[in-house]
Amino acid sequence: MPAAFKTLPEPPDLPEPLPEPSVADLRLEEVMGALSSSLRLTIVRKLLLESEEFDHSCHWFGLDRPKSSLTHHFKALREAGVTRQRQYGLERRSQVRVDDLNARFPGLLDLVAAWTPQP
Amino acid sequence: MPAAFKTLPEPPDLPEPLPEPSVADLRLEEVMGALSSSLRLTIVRKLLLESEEFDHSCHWFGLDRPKSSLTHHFKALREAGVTRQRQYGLERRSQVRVDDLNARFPGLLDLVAAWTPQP
DNA sequence: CGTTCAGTACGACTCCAATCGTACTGGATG
DNA sequence: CATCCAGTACGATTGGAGTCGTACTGAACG
Repeated sequence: MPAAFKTLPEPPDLPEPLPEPSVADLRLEEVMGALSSSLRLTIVRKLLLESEEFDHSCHWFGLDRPKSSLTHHFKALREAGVTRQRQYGLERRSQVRVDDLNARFPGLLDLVAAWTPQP
Repeated sequence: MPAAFKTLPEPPDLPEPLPEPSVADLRLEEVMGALSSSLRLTIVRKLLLESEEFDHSCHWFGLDRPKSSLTHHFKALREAGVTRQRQYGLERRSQVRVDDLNARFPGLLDLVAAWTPQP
């Protein structure tokens, strides 16, 4: 049974999510591909383990990369169905699609949470 | 708890495995990357579910690709640590490193076994 | 309404993976 | 030893992903 990662309460009046694959369209190849980089594993793991808000703008992650690179990776995660993104004014915030991923790929997120980056 | 995939009895006098990463060196990024293609998911899934021998030469899989392409993919799986390969005379046979993967990434192989290719 | 700022769009560049044809290797077999 | 055959090695090609600079957009805010 996959661990139930803490999902913080949804604020009301959420902006609509950006385009994303439906649960039925999630494909293991795509998800695996999105998680085959240490940068993206870092992003997803941090969301799983350190979220103190419902969702997080990419600034929160403290990643030392140019903005255009971050756009690229957050988009890759969303298009694979790993994360959901919502636009709040200027900010675009991400959360992990915990329920959807646990439903389709039980145990996958546990692997990400247990992952540790290479020193 | 990961499912215990049936591991057939090891014949005696096995040829030495080809070079492969040790259990401690298995990296989730690499394994995910190796499993981010439907062809390679097909290979690993078939080994998990349909093995009627200890290990299998690439001919057994019935993949309709040129030989040099198959070499490429079997090597990718071995170098990521997903499979182990042994040379039997002319044949090079593959098996999934079930125990190693279950130890380091419990549940991962269940995802592969549950995967079904896109029609 | 002008400024600020998060993030995008676009494009250039680089690099690697995938694909596959052809030639080769080296055990197996007679 | 000659042949056969599984699979490799090598190299060419292609496409896609990663990286990032620069210009742009559009909401927020005074």
